[in-house]
Amino acid sequence: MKYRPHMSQPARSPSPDTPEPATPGARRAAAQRLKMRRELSAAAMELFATKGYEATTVDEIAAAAGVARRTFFRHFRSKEEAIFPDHDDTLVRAAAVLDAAPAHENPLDTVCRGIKEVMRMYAASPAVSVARYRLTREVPTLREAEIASVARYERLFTRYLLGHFDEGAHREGDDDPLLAEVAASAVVTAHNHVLRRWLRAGAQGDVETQLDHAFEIVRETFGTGIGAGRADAGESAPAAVSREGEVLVTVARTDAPLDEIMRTIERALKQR
Amino acid sequence: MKYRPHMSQPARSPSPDTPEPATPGARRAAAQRLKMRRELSAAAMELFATKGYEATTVDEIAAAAGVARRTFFRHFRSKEEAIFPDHDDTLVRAAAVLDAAPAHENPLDTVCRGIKEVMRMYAASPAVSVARYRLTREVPTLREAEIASVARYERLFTRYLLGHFDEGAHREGDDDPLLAEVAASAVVTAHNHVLRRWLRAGAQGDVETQLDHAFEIVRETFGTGIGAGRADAGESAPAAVSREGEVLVTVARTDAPLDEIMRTIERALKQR
DNA sequence: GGCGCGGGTGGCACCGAATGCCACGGGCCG
DNA sequence: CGGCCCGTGGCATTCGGTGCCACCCGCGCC
Repeated sequence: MKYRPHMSQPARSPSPDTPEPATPGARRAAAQRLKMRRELSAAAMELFATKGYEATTVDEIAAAAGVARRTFFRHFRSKEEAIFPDHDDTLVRAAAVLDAAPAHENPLDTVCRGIKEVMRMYAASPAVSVARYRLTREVPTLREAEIASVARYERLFTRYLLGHFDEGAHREGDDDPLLAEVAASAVVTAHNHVLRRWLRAGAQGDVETQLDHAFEIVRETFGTGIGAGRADAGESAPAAVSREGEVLVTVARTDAPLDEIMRTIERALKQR
Repeated sequence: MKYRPHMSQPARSPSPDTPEPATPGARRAAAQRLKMRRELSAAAMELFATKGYEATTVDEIAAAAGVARRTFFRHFRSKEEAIFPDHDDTLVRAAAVLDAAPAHENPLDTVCRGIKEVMRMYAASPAVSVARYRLTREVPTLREAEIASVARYERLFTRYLLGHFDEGAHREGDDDPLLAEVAASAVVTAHNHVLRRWLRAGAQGDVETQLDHAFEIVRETFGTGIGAGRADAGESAPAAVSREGEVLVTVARTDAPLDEIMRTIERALKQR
């Protein structure tokens, strides 16, 4: 009855749909487009950092980049997106990582490698990431936008885990969907934790190593339906701690494949 | 330089700051306010369900509720908030649950009770929840808004867990912040999973029981003490194995010969 | 060369969400 | 009864976002 938005033109704001343009002349066009995105994003970050997010209008961003307001919205779906220009790209790259994963790999390891792709995107330009982090901490709108982005990764991983969980052995109670979701959220949460800590510290140090350590802890509490960890002898410790006179505690589902249980236990034991 | 939004009046759109108004005459005012919120929210839901979210203007919602457009924004910070009128309230109630938790209670159990408060809010009006669910599935804006709300609960729980994790025993490596975050996200994710499943099924059946079951699974993999007390690894035996329902619990001393531990476990597993 | 064609651009108009401001009106208290 | 508080209505304004049209530039084709 009213206007019925046609959503005609953009929706290609994200990464190029075809990873290989193949068209001879159209490649420069894509490069030009990317360059424009970078310039607009840089101008936006600059303005946001100096005079604040809300106080900065799209007009000013466009003017700073030397283009018209209308052009800005041809490259970004919204004002927020100028701060996260790479999330869409990274999402498809993460999906590609999952897609190209070797069949024998533990699905949990696969999604860990997937989110590491995200971490690499942040680590690729530490200065920008730190500035962006400062912004997202202050402006609620941006915080929610980032949360939404992270949720997209999480859903991707959840779907993947659900499709690669123990193809053969299905329980009747079937808590697999729950476990997939929880595992995906654990991996993503670990990533977020390490990332934020790294950003708060000014983006110094080796994030990837820290991330791997976090994954180690997550893996210790989750395995594919198996949780194995080291815990103190007498007391209730939140799984995965080591100390003298230590004891290995294993919690395993009896219906999980036997050899996988044994492998998990063996790995945990040999780790010291 | 521009307008510098004063953010003067609302920000009390959420629940009443004072749980006890105490003022004799001001109580009816709060009740009136609540009633208005309900009416506006109902009108909004009705319109959203019939003609869609984007196609519905705030003017129409206000008109349907018999008030002016300006009044709508006195009760809701935004158009989206009309769909989630109870989240702010529920957040403070969840915080109250954490606050009033007995000191001896397992923090993980406490946050489980906290999020159960959220579940109860959904369960209180199943029909509305289902309609809202349908909307959030379709409209990206609303989906992101809901994700943001959920993130607020998660942060609340993370902070709580961080403050109540094993006050005494702190490891030097100190992965507690990570574990707190992961645990909180696990609890919230479990809640989301059960909730969505329940809503997809048309809000039939006992959600709370399903939620408890999901908590059970989360507790099994997370622990805060993985049933280490039940089976003891004394000097005589290299490993003690006990099976509880679907789960195998093993406690083994790491200084015992590896193959002997493995043999003990294998024997116990095959004994099925 | 002229010509059409496709894609990026500028500019304009417009809708609608959101906020500030002021004036009205109805309860409540002194 | 006259003040006060507060919710409300209505108006004006800013600004994000979109549709539409005209323009221009590079390319291939007749």
